[in-house]
Amino acid sequence: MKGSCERQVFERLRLAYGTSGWWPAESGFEVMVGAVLTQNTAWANVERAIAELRRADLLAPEAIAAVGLGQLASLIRSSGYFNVKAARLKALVAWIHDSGGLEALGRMPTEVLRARLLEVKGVGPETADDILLYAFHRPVFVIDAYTRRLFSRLGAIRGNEHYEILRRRFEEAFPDDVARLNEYHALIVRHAKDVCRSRPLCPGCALKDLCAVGALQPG
DNA sequence: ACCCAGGGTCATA
DNA sequence: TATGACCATGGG
Repeated sequence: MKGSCERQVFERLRLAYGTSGWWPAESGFEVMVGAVLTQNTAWANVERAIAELRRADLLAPEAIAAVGLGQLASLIRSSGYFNVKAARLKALVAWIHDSGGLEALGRMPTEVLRARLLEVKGVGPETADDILLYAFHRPVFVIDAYTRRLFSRLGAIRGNEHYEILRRRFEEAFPDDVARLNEYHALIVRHAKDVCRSRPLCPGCALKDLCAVGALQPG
């Protein structure tokens, strides 16, 4: 077996799908907004909400800070949990302001920035890592439900490991490699949407032979 | 009608 | 530490 399981799957997906060019956004702040809005929500619903925010010229921290909470909630209605998410966007832009702005945040070391992100109400581990990787271009990996499901099926993990345990595994497979960590998460999401949605061993799956072998060893 | 989607918080045992 | 309730829209 050549290389770690994490590296094998990456190589297989990359050959199958090529480059994805994530995250779909026109600015770092738009990445941050999308990361909050997509929490437990289909991306198509988030796209409409972001389009509404763009139409209202609200894709800037100061603009979100200035708009009314109810107004904000109604604009992001399509993304679901709109009352919760409106409050989370408010908390996010308040945090940006209190931190001295996006430029100041961009100068912080990754571990400091991560710890500060996790203090924001509504920003958990996955949202924080989305923001670190795709808005601030830091070498972290995003563990989502797709990643757990895929690697569980491959036999490489149990699936219920703690977030930080899994994150460390992927980051150690591609240390300080922002480009590959970026592409990897994008590929996993793309693959999940493409074929292996509800069952293993789907025909045409890029990982079919890995599934057929039965299991990949952890590590 | 039911299930799920690019989670997180809070209360409870 | 680890479940459970809650948040809510839209597509399959």
